Amino acid sequence: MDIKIPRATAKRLPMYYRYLSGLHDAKIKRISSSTFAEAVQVDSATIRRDLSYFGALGKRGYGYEVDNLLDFFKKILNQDHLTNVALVGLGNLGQALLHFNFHKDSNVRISAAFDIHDDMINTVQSGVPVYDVKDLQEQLRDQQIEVVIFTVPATVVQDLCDEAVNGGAKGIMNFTSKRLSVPKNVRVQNVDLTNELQTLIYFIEHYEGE
Amino acid sequence: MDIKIPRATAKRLPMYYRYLSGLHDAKIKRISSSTFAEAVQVDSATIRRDLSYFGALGKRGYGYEVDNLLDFFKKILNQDHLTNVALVGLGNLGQALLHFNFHKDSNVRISAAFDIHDDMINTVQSGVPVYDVKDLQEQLRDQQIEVVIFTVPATVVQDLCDEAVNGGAKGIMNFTSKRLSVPKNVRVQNVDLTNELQTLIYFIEHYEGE
DNA sequence: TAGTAGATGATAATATTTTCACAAACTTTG
DNA sequence: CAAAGTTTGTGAAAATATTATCATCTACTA
Repeated sequence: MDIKIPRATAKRLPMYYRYLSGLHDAKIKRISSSTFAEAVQVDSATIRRDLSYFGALGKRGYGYEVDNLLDFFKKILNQDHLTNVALVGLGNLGQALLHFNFHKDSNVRISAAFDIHDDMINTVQSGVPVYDVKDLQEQLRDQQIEVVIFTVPATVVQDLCDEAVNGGAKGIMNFTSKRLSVPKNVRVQNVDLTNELQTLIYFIEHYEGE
Repeated sequence: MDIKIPRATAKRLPMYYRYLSGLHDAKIKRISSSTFAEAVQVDSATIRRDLSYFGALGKRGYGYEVDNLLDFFKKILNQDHLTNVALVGLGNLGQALLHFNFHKDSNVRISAAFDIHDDMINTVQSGVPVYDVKDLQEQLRDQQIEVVIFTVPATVVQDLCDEAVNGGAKGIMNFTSKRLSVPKNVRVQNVDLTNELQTLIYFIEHYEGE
């Protein structure tokens, strides 16, 4: 279970997991890499290679047993237990993420929110308690939350990130355009919507038809 | 200007552009690849390589002229003119994107929104007119909008996508977990928040300290 | 004006990722 | 039960991407 798999593979795992969940719900029992490939739009050889990093999960001449695979992925992706996540910044995007039901198709939920505005602090929004952002470090530590989502202005995100790290954060999801500096043992995932949109537009203009 | 650059490079361009804008605003006139590297957290050799695909933009022994580079990137990234974008689906995430000021650091703006609910249709939300989603194809064609953002339920996104493509869409930003089927000349950018979060958690658990 | 520090651009080396293609292993069918 | 038909797992090749190195050029100093 501690095999070092390529990063590119790791990034595809959640997609595989979700597709398998769908198959499971549809009571489909087996799946071949080629059918799989079509659904998730990844080459079938890539899928087979990805899966093979974890051992021989399929049967030749048959395919993959959906439930087997799913159970396996559940463990790999930590979906066999609940992961609590904190959300910092309840602006528009923060609010939207609060409503966004991560828990619907993953075993992740936002269990604490933080904001700077008095009218928010100590209320409960969408079932999630809102704390003063001043108490970020302390609350993360107390509640043993290791994953933090930042939807705050870019100007303050580095300071808050530092506090989160002091509070024990190991993973940061950063919606600002500022690149964060963190210790080596902390992982940052950047989600920059403006960048994504610009990249899309760039590809439209320069890679027509590929 | 029609040079074929690697995809990996293309994905970094918006980040470079944004950083350069910041330098420009701070009235900084020159920048070296090593300083650049530190700010955007990309190896300096990679930055030099990326930039050199477009020709010799820097001066040896000196660095890069910020304003030069910025002008260059403006053209490359289509930031020298406004790009109008449509937003389909005004749920929580859609509303948040409507408020999200893409235009603040890019020359992109949402100029039309679409929803299925009567109480939304024909209103103006955050300065953007809201149309009936039934008229998606027609409106895209009339308004010559080529980029569409989908924040709708996964169950309906493929149908809407087909209509958008019929309406002339060339780029799709897809916030659902469904992988879209589109003609080869249409580009899809998937932004799957649940996946990103799961990937982050996976890396925390399995790649500690790298 | 000569010497030096500092920086690019280009090339080479390395690393990572994807794809091809096929033997081996399994299922299904008659 | 044997033959036919599938589909995996994987070695090898190809394609992409990153990093290292260095000759060469610029700016600056004295």
